[in-house]
Amino acid sequence: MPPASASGASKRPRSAARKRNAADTKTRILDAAEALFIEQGFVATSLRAITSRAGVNLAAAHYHFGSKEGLLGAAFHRRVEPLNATRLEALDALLAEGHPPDARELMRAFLEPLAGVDPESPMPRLVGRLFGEPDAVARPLLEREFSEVAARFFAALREALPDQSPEVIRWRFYFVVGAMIHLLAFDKPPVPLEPPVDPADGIEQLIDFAVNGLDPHAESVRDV
Amino acid sequence: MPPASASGASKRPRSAARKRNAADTKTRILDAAEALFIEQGFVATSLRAITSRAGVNLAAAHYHFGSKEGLLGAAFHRRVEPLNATRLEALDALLAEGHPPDARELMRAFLEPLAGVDPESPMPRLVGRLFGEPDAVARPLLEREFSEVAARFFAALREALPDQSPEVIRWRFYFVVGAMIHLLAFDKPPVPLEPPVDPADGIEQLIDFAVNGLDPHAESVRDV
DNA sequence: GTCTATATTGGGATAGAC
DNA sequence: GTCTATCCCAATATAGAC
Repeated sequence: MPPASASGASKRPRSAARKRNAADTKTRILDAAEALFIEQGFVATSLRAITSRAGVNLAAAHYHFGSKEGLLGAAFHRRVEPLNATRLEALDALLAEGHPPDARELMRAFLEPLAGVDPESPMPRLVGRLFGEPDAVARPLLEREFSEVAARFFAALREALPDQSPEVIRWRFYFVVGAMIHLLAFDKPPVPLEPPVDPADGIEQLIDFAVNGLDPHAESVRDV
Repeated sequence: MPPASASGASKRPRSAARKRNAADTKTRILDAAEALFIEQGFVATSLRAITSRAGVNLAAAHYHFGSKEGLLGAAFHRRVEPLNATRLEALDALLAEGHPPDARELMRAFLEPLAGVDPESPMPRLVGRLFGEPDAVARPLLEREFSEVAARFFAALREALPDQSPEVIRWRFYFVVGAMIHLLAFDKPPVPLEPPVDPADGIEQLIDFAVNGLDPHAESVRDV
């Protein structure tokens, strides 16, 4: 049984120029898997549906990723790594300014990377989706991909809000994450409200809400 | 094919005292389904696992509920109906006072019923779980069970917060729901934080957070 | 590295005896 | 209303030719 989990080391034979329309098989599988995971969730999506959508053979998925879970891990990591990098970059920039960070700036560093440049980017919804999966599937992945970033932002929030108890900050950061997931998980929110009109506006609205919730006495900047 | 969707009209033959240990078959199936849906989610749970846990025959599930989806609908409705009733009762009581409702009281009416009397109640987590299911499964159910209550609370919030635009209220109520779901969905939150210590405290914390987020200029009552 | 073919398991649903 | 037995299908995964 060949590679099955070599993520970075691409080994396609440049020599013979093994053609494939544009993307190679591995990428085509990742793209299809990502789209279907977003639409239907992980458990509800079959490998057959993925490979058929990718226009590749069923066995190719196993060859490249070893298992369905391996494929999920690879698809997820591909999107989350740049997200984490952007978040930490923004956080480090804030901390480098010397003075204690501002809660609004922290929330912006945490949430704004989700808006991204490309409104068509599937990354946010992929992230949101995973939180709904059965714990056995989601928990190890979420732990692996997010725990470090979460811990660093939590620590920075404690500096930014010295008058709040750590417990309260913990709860409220937790709620911010919940609101974020809810925003990301659905194209059209299922309930209990009709979709707020402009989805691109969601992140900005969430930043406001988060800051108000975390630090109720700060002056509101963007309130209408 | 017999009933399959008669929810209320119980038709067990009282005549011959058809014994079953304590609960009748239908209830046993509902209990088992509920527990497994909470633990694993809907798609990941098989009818066989449900009936085996309930100690009843596989065919009994089909006899009583018609299909796996029918069973989910019944299990969900059994818990949501009392929740909705409690919420609307509290809302009506507030509105009956004559003056415009207060945002904190509204959030309390909306969220406090989730705390319930019984800390072991599976209802909150069942509600939280359903939001993570594939849209095809969850959306019709959520729509059916929650749209009316959501609309009524949204209308009341508009009265309570006349200085906020309806769009902002819509977004923020949406975020409150997201934070609520996140709180309900997990026994132990998966990420990105360790579980805040006392889960019974979660609803109270969420009420504070919600009110601050919705109405940043109101005086904070319970802030530590 | 990609394919065909297949092994193997488990799913939802139903027929029909009791 | 409850059971046994079974149908039928789809799933993950693998073996082995090319």
